[in-house]
Amino acid sequence: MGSKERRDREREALRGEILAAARELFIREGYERVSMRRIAERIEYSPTTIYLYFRDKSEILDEICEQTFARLARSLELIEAKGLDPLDGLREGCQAYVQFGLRNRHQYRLTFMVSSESVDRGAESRYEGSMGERAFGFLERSVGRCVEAGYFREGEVALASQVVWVSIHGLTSLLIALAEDDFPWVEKKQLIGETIETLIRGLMR
Amino acid sequence: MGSKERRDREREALRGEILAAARELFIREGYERVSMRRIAERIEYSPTTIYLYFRDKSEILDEICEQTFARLARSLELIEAKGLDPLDGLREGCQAYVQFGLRNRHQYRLTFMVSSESVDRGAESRYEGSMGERAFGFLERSVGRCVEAGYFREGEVALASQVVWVSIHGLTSLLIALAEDDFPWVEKKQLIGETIETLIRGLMR
DNA sequence: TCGCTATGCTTAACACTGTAAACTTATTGA
DNA sequence: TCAATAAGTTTACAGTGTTAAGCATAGCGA
Repeated sequence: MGSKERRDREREALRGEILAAARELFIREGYERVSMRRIAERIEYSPTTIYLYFRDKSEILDEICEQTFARLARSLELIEAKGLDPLDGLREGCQAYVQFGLRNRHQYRLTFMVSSESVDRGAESRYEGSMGERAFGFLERSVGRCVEAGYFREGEVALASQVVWVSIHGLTSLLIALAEDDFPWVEKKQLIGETIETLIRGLMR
Repeated sequence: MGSKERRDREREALRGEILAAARELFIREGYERVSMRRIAERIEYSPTTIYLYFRDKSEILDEICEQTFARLARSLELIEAKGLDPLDGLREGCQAYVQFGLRNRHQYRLTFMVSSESVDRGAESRYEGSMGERAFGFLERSVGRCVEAGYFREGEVALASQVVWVSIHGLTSLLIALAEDDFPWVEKKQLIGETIETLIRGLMR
């Protein structure tokens, strides 16, 4: 009878609880500062129980990051669906990207700001099929449309897209890493706007 | 008599040994993966001896980073001294910055790629008087000359400089964080060149 | 030359960390 | 009812950064 199904449901529920507890703690205090024991305490299970649901600590993080970046991908695709002028679409996408990063700083940092060596996990690329790929896909299509519409100079779309990404990422990550009293930033909104506009001007034909 | 001086010299020598050992290990394996005990083993002293010379582990790192960035600052100032055309000076400076980051990835990462919250050390800004400030100074002067020479549109030099910095930093840090098999990068040299040129075109009048 | 004191270093210990293995308890299907 | 399986806990290991206490010795004044 349905007892197997019930147990599967319960398993899934506990897994979800672990994820929720971990997410909340990671966001509030940052990955490195949260121990398995504290996550366990939160859900009122013993620390090692978590290992029945996740291979290790970083697997919890991976899953949280994927969920989070799925939200980014969706919101970018929503912008795409608006069918804006290609240039405005790109602008709005860049803005959304930066805002997303600033609002999810811990997860952003852990995905793009830690050396790949320091977390050398499974050899498999991890990029293919990831939410990061979906998000970058938006950028490539967006830049592609700008070329087709005659705004941007012709050439490799992949190259131009990567130029945009690295720059926007730099903006996002530095705003995350260097607090206002660690560096004499100009006004944040102005910096974001100007970076995006400079980039667009630089790609124009 | 000179015994005090000799002891001071010896103290300084051991301090230097600690720094040298730590630097080598940090560069080879990364900060987090190197323990105080391993540094101690390397210089053949007990782990706690290190605490007689440095407040904690991160103070060792800070000092190494400052030394490293002093080299960057010097090489940028060397470019400046060549008295190139402002545009070429900026180009060369940006290239030097990226190459420096790629060659000193661990130190670059630890200075600009870890959240300021995750290492919340002494409230004092740490930026003023740092080598980072000296390096950014080069950029501001360089951009300033481009404006004066009529290449760049007028406006806040600080703003334009920060646009350049965040972009170049993004390029550097992503190349550090995402290995070639984590992301389908275009050819590295091309990406670096194109990012710099896009930036310059975007700032032109 | 003696004893003292300050210096430099080490040993032992604390409070953590992520994780593996062994053990216990509850639930299930036959 | 009995064996098998699953779920969760206890215990333990090997490591971390760091502090406190202890010890040897070099240099000093007397």
